[in-house]
Amino acid sequence: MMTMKDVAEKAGVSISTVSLVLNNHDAGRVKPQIAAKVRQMAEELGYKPNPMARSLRTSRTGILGFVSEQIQGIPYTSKALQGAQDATSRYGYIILLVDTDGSARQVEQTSTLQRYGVDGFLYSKPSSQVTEVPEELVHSPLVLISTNTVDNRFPIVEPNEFAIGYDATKRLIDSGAKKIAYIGNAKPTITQATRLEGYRRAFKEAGRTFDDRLVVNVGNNDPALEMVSRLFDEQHPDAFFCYDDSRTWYVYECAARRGLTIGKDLSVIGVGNLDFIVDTFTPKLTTIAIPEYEMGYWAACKLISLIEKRSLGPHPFPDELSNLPAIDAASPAKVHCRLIENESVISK
Amino acid sequence: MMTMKDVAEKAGVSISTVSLVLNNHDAGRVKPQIAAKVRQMAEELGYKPNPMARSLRTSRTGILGFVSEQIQGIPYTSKALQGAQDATSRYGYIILLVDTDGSARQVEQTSTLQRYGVDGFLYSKPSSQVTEVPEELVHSPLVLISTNTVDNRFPIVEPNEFAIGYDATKRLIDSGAKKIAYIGNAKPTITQATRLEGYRRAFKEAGRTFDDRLVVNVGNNDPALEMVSRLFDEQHPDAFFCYDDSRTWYVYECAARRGLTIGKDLSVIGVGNLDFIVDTFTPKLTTIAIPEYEMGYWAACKLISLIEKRSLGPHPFPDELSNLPAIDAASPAKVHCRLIENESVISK
DNA sequence: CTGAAAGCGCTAACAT
DNA sequence: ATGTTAGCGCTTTCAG
Repeated sequence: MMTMKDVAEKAGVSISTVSLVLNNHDAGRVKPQIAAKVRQMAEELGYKPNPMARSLRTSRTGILGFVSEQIQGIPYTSKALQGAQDATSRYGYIILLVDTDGSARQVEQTSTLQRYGVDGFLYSKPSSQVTEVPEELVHSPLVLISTNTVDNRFPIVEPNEFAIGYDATKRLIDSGAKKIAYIGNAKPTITQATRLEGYRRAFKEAGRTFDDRLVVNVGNNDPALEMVSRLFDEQHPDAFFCYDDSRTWYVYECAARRGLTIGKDLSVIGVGNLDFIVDTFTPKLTTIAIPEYEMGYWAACKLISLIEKRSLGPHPFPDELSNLPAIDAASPAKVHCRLIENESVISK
Repeated sequence: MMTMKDVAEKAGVSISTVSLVLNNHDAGRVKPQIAAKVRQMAEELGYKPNPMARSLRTSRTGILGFVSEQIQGIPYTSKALQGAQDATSRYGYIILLVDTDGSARQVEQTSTLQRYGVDGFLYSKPSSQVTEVPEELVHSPLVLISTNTVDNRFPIVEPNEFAIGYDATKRLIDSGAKKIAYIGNAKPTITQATRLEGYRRAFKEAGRTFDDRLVVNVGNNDPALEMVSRLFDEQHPDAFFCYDDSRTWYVYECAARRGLTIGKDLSVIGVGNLDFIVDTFTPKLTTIAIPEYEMGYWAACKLISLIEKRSLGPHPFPDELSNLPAIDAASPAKVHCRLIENESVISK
């Protein structure tokens, strides 16, 4: 590994000059020719700064801590992590990972991150429950991913559940469906309530009346399949909006048993990834995936803008994400996630 | 953050003494009482070493680089990452993440990791293809996860596909199934071949003759559902072993259309996570998940043992994993992954 | 047995 | 405009 010393010797200047130049602090301080030479030498030698040494002086590391609390075994956060990773590497940061089970070890692990001098935290918890932000995190810049918190102290990137419900329903309406059922979650989560709101709004805007016989909320221990079966037989819906992969599955199963073909006899839009997991789906099912990747990406951008105390500009996203809003704007409905700014109050 | 200086002052000794003691180099060098006092003070002050500063001297960081190449959007590695993370934090290491698309940026990102002074790499690529190990990685301790490589220079932790095929088939045989079909992959991957071997071996050991009419290999673009349908109607199998979630789905669909109930009329064991995704499965489906978590955990243990040049002992696993083999032993069939030692040849 | 001192690679205030 | 210098927190050799 080349050091500044090597560059300095090769360029025939002192280490401090090199430092000045390579950190772009040379404006009006170092003679342009010298600066150019230094830069060239650095390039030639393939010099890369040693982040450890740098952080020892500056206490800025270019490291972001990604803390995720996983529900046992469910790799919920993985796509958000990937998004965060992409954004992060784009801006020259890197991610230190802590995956915790929320136990006492979390504190320990988080403080480990702190010792490594992370510049800020991303905190992700796959829960629709309202939770508290771990105390250890609130002393650094922090952006939450998809976590409902009791206080509104930190920016949050979260799914736009209303938009999901609205969008799915509207698409079914636009496709010509007459009787659109909603297979929801019996547990009264915020997600459930908000999606249903979106569903109702789409109905309302289309001039249709809401019919609660078309809404079946099933739990995880209910005889769910039977409940959906009954809906089929009593209401004969021609379209379904499903809360998640499980619910989509029930509809699928019921349809198959009745010789009905999805995409022909029935339209189904489910939240989840079932069509992805079962990648050669015949017939066609439409799913709306929670935009985890985008949330991770966005959250990381927000965190970096917080750390560097500057706006990242209107287009911090790679091409595929270009339909995402600018980092500081409200999210349009067509993207199913949004940023809640919450002024970040860092208690030191 | 407390520093050694603080501890030294508080204990009334010099910094070097503190260093000696806290690194356990005090045997016969520091008076036991003094050592005790130092330790106590460190404890009281909550002193934690600064890894950055330490690595500046020792060039050991306690950081492991996790490099994963993702197929676009498939968060395949996430569980392996979680396993690695668990093992890693157990031994006081921490994971720096690089998630790459295999492009030119990979080199850049990997060298970023190198600058952060990672002690070693975990490399994971979700592919049954034979690939080369990225050149940038071979200069550090390296353990591969689930990656078939052209050369055998590095230790690999990989799924034991034979055991999966054998185990699934044997379980179906033991459950009393008469006609066990295999829905495989038309693409002739190593995975496919090895699983089929396991299937055949189980047949052989049970004294049954292999009947290739019961094997249907479907591709991703085939009229897969039709092919499985035909198998149903021509052979009337009473059990299925399925290559992955897609194939399991086909069986499920065909069964539903015929009014057959899995778990009653049919036994199905599929490789994958379908029963997990559709978490309230009715009726019961059995899946064998690729032990990604375990592979990650194991690989990290192996890597650490490589870095520290010591055996981690026979029980490096948490309780839930205690049925996994010792880090240096061959894997028994009951765990569906194995370690291939491959002497690690680090070219400096 | 303990402390002083050098130095890892880098930054930045201070001299020149 | 450039160089000198003093550390950041830690390890380790070498004197005492």
